[in-house]
Amino acid sequence: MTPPIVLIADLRHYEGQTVTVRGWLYDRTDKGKLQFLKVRDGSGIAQAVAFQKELPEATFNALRTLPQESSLIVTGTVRADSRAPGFPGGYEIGITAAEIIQVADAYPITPKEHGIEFLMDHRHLWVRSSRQWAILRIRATIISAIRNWLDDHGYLLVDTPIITPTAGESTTELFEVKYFDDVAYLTQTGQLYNEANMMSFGKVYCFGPTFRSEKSKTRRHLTEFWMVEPEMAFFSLEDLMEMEEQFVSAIVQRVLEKHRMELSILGRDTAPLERVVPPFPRISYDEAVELLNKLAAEASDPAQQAALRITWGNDFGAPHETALAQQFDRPVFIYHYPTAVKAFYMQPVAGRPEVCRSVDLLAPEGYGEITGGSERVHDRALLEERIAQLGLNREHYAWYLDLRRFGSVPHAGFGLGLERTVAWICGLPHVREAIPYPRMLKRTYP
RNA sequence: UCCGGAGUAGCUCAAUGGCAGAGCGGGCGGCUGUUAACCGCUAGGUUGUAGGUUCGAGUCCUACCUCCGGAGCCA
Repeated sequence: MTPPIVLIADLRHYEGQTVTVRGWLYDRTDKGKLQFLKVRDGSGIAQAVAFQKELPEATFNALRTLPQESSLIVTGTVRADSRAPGFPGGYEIGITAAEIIQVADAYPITPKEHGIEFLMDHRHLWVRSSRQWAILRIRATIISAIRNWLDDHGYLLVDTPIITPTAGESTTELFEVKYFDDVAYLTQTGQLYNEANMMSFGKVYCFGPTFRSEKSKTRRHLTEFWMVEPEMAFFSLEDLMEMEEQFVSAIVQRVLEKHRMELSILGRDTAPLERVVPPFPRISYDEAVELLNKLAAEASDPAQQAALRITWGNDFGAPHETALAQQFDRPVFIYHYPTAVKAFYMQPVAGRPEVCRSVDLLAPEGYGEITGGSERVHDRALLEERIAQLGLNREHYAWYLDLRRFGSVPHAGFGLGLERTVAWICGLPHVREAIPYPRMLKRTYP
């Protein structure tokens, strides 16, 4: 009888049985007449043990010289052994037969340490490493948690275009593309289209790649990143914060349910993630400025004092966000930012137009802004005034202004940066590991 | 764009202005319970590029290139 082909993740269900596993050689320890092979198959990593006297000489010798990442099919008996390494581990395969598919060339990524440039140049191979494997599995779960939560709560996925005629927000950070005899731009947000779609479906979201040609070189920036943007009719800023905290908590809790193993591979302390449940603290921009200046006054280091001190009206920098987030044990909302530092479509606060109905959500542990959103201006005259004030080309926004002519309603929405969320939940030092093939200022390869 | 740092073997790094080295990886050999195994042998170099100083430069000087970290900007 042909043994069943099984996944390493399911090995524990086959104790005592003979099974076949198909995959790649992750690592090998040669002990002479005994060899330990770590085999990975996409679902996990398991140890397979080869004894010289239990195998044909040709098979044993072939395994003995097999390089890392060679592809192979092994058949053997599953046994429980607490010494067996791997993910999930605890079970190993006593090899009775093996077939080598391809003998790999010398594999560049060894079990020792490597520099980031080397790893990024070999990203197409690096994705096989257990740490990257864990991150990308969690990323996939975060994506499905985002979609499932929105789908289950009455939001309709409505795709927005990637090639756009004009800027969504600012003009400096657009990637220009040749569009026949004209120019067009890669999208930096689906929001304006979301506002049109929201008028048809009530609650909508778009979820796709966005592009920013910012010359940013920090651990929080990519030039191509994924963003989910919900937009809701008849939503106030308070409705928005309530929705966001439910949404973000659900994503984090879903990862905790499904990925204890991956989080442990990453060495992620899960205690801060366990605390991500509603309600999240809410502080106004005014309060945040006051808090930062108080922290600056209390700081002993002069450099720290300078980094934290802030004048009302300025936007927060990375050190400000980190310091603010450190004051709380879960994500914190900062609302009512100065109108001048935010986009033209954000609704001014009634009776206090110098601040607007905007809200950012700062992740804990120094991961910074993971969402940014607002109530939108729904009055046509005010929107026209804002467009004129900022010197934007009114013609480009004709269709957007139409939305204020035909049944305009108060509404709100936000964008959540996928890679920053993945980096935060996984505890990564840099967003470049949070996406399979990062696009950055200095990298488009591979 | 600005500030700082680094470019030496396939990788990670040493080397006082005086013979360019180690560990890992590769190759050969040994080892029946390894967890980044261990032991022996072995091959492997235009020291980022171009100039300069010097009897002599990986090391000092100038320019450039590349990457990394941070800032600004942002999700």
